[in-house]
Amino acid sequence: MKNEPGESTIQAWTGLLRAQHAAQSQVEKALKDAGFPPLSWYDVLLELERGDRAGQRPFELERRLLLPQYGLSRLLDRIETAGYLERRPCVDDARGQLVVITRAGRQLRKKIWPTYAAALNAAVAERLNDKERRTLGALLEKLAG
Amino acid sequence: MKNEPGESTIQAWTGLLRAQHAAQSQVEKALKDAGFPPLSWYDVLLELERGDRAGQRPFELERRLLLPQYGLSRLLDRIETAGYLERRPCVDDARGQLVVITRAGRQLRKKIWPTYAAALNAAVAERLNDKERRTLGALLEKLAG
DNA sequence: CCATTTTCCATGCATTTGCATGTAAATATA
DNA sequence: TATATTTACATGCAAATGCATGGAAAATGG
Repeated sequence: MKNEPGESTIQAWTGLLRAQHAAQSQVEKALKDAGFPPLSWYDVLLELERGDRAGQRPFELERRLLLPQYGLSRLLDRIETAGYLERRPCVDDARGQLVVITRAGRQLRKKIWPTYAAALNAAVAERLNDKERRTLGALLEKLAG
Repeated sequence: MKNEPGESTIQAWTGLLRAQHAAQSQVEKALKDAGFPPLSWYDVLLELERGDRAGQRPFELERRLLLPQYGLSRLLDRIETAGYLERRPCVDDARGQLVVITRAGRQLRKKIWPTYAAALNAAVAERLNDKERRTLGALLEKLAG
């Protein structure tokens, strides 16, 4: 059971950490500089707009957004306090709740998007061509699997 | 200046976030389950072993490890308190200090490696073949650049 | 030299995260 | 149907992080 990781493994691993750090911090900085909340808020709001039905359950969001249960609970607290979502009692399941985006929430998400989009282009699209991006996306998806 | 990010950009971006999250949390979990400190401790210790015997300056570590200044300062506090490094006054520059790994620090790093290595293999090498890993590494490096 | 600016590192304070646990409702089991 | 288990979510408390600032030494430049 020795099996030292090879050079290519190390290279992929360090590249992953470095690239993620570079890209994410660029995007977060762009948002902050524009006076917007962190990316996680955007993710939540977008996800809430997607489900588009009566709202979504926290445990669903938890899985989609890859957040720990307590992390999501408090993230929702903050976004709710800021007025961008509402928590409503859940009819079918009295333990649970339905999280619904508010009008202000939709507006905020919409307002953030141009900044986010520009940052994404700067961080990704300007560094890799389309073919490279597709290759990268496919490989990363295998990793994330 | 519209320029919506294309599908491939989004794919690469979300893949990056998801893959990094998956890989890193696997590795961190492996370390924690084995009773070891977080990955950042390993990074610091390894970096300290790399440099010449005299030790390294915090501002150098800061750049290599991609940590904010205050983050590193406190990380060093914790590792020092645990006995794995020492901070010595710096002769050439009285503002600064030399961070030196201790004997216990070297031992710890060595002890961690097998766990880290195995986790790395599980997270990366078992999911991508060598060619894929190299391609991925190269693309990520362009992103991180 | 002296004054100003920059570099190096630490730290108080607020926010966020992690961990463990609590509560209540649903579900499974006997 | 009474009891045990699991699921959904919240929260107290400790640790880590982010932000702003502080102090002290070096570098800059009159």
